[in-house]
Amino acid sequence: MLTIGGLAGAGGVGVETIRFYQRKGLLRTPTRQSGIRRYGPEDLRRLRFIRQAQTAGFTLEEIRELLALDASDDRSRARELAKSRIEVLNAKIAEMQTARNALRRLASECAEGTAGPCPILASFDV
Amino acid sequence: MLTIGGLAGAGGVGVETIRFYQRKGLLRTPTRQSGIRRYGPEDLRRLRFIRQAQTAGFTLEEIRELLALDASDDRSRARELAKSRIEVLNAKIAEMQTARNALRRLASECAEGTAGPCPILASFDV
DNA sequence: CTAGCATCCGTACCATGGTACAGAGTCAAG
DNA sequence: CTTGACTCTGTACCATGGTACGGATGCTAG
Repeated sequence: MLTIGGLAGAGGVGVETIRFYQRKGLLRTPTRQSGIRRYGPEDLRRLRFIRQAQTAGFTLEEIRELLALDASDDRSRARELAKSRIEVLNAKIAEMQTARNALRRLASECAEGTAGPCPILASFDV
Repeated sequence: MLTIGGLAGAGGVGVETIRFYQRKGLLRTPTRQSGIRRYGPEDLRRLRFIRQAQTAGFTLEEIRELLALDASDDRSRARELAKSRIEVLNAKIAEMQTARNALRRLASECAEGTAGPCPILASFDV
């Protein structure tokens, strides 16, 4: 049985992060044994689940639902969540690629010509 | 000469956004003519500059520097800023592509097999 | 000249994902 | 049995990019 500090250490997060996840309903808040709360392997599993899902780009709100699905094993809903997340990621990737390509073009134009105003700055001058 | 409401309307933002940009030092706060501040074409040009630069993914902090460069026409610094922004965008794009590809694989695995736990959820179960 | 907007100014609030801290209680080692 | 580290609780604060609101003042049309 772990204390909150042990759980945080095992999960690679800070103590305050555990408390934050508890406030958000992502982790349970165990009842106290004489003043100090104790955490078990299931809590650590959930904590690691959260960190893994975060690296896949899920928000904490989505992760909260994923954790519920994990308990109910609702595969079709899990696929739905994954698909909508993929759509969001696709849109963001496309947006960032557009911005990057525009900047690349402007940077090379700026490097080439020396006459007139800087094209990077000029491009913002509507 | 525009009032703050006119400037906001011409720039396609809310009045509060103008005041926010003033607080951040992105727009000047003109002196008052008898109680009410008046804005000219240069203010509108700066406001539009900000909105354009935002669509290229610059933060307001970076835009503040870009506006200063715009005044001094420092091309090499502008190129530097553009390059560092491109690097950041590249890193974020790569990260999101990794997340998306992992999710895609998991979603298709989940759709195929019906036995055992959902691979999407299982993937988070370290 | 007065009603009814707009503006001014300071401040508080929103989401997101945490981080920090004060003051009190608890626990284990020396 | 005291010291020091850790925990508990509530609340405030951080960045980012705004949004909202209250009370005072200004401006303009009827």
